[in-house]
Amino acid sequence: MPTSTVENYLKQILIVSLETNCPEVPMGKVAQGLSVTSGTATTMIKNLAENGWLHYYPRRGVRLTRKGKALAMNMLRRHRLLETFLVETLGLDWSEIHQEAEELEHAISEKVLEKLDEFLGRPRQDPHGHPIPSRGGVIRRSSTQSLLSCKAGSKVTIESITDQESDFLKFARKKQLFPGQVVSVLSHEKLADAITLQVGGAAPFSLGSRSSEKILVQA
Amino acid sequence: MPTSTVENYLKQILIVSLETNCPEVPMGKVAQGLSVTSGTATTMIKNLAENGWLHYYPRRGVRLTRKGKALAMNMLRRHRLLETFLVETLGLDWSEIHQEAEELEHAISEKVLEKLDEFLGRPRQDPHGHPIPSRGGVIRRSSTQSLLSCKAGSKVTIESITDQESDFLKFARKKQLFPGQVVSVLSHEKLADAITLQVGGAAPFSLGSRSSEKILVQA
DNA sequence: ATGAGAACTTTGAGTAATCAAAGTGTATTG
DNA sequence: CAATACACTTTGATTACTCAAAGTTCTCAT
Repeated sequence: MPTSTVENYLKQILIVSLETNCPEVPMGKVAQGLSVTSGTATTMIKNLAENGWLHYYPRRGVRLTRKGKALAMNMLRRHRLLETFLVETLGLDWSEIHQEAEELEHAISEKVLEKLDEFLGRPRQDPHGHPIPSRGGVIRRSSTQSLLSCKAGSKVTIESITDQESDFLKFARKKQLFPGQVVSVLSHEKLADAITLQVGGAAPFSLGSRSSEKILVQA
Repeated sequence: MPTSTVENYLKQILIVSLETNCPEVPMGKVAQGLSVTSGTATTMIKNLAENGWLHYYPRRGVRLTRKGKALAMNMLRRHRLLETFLVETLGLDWSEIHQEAEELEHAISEKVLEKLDEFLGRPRQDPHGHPIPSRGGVIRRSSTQSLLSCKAGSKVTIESITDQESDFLKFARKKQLFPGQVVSVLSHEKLADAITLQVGGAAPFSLGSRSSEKILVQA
């Protein structure tokens, strides 16, 4: 049985490879994403490679094996189902659920997970709009378009918010930026690094590129 | 923050001290209850004592401090609320919930626990009939009378089943032995070490002392 | 009171994960 | 083609557990 550390490493690698759309993940991203030193990551990765979770290409990066990807997908499923439960059933705020799910995902058994999925009505996405992998490890492809890439005058629907930071999520909710919301892009000033939006009838406001990149949309 | 190992040691000590009605718990019970060697228990206990979780009286036993008891009570609360959730909400069988809760109790935060308690309607007891400690660490005193101590001809109500073994619980359910059930004691043969019962209109059957000791009752 | 046995403690060693700091390889840029 | 800077790896030490086996203390029956 993999330890929860193993589970975390594999999940982190999967998340980066989905984000970058590239199966090979550099060591730096691994270490950074898990908040460990690069030396720690190297040691751990060599160990994971020896146990068949991933392929390790020294000084180049890492790539999940089939077995590693299956476990990582399962972790993502656990995480996102738990987040959904925490918001839908227990009524926690979406800004505080990430860390909670981060702990619980290692403790919940396959059996309880299945019951939970059933109880929740087999949701397809979590409260942040991220797709929930199926039991078999299949995941819906996320949008590749973020608010940052939208032209002035366009009208788009928010698919997901790709940030787990409590403060950013609180801000987003206040501005009505959450999955399903329709957003009008009033202006997009490339040089000023800013995009001006309007959601519903609320007052328009601006986002920088850092923030607008975190919001994935569909036309 | 205490590790989950610390939490387990303290909870185990509390459980034994509640069971035996004595605050001082011998090392043997600690080691046995946690399935570790006695040497491991000694080392760990000395460490717990240094950190103020308990008093350690070498070659005599161990006694929780106020701080240690508070944490242990909280663990019992977590465990029992989770068991209730697993049965009431997710519909798992009571014979399989103990191990599940054993894992989850270390991962659930105080905030989620509160929401869960509220969601469940602040239950007073878990599916096995054990009292759930309050947030402040107060617990209802359990019955001290087991089926074993019942005279022939008496009629009693089951309060709780003090065994987490899956097989025993499955058997108990099949025989309709669960909290709230009314049981008639048809005979009690001290020498044969057997007690004969009837539950509802079902056929009478017998239990040995080992088993009947595990069933706490009220007159 | 003594010697056997049970209950407990000590010792030495191992595992999984971590860090800091020193070392190595690679890429780029003048 | 150096020189430098960055990314990565190696090394040595630490923490929190764990076990097996050897050593100690206590209790109780003879």
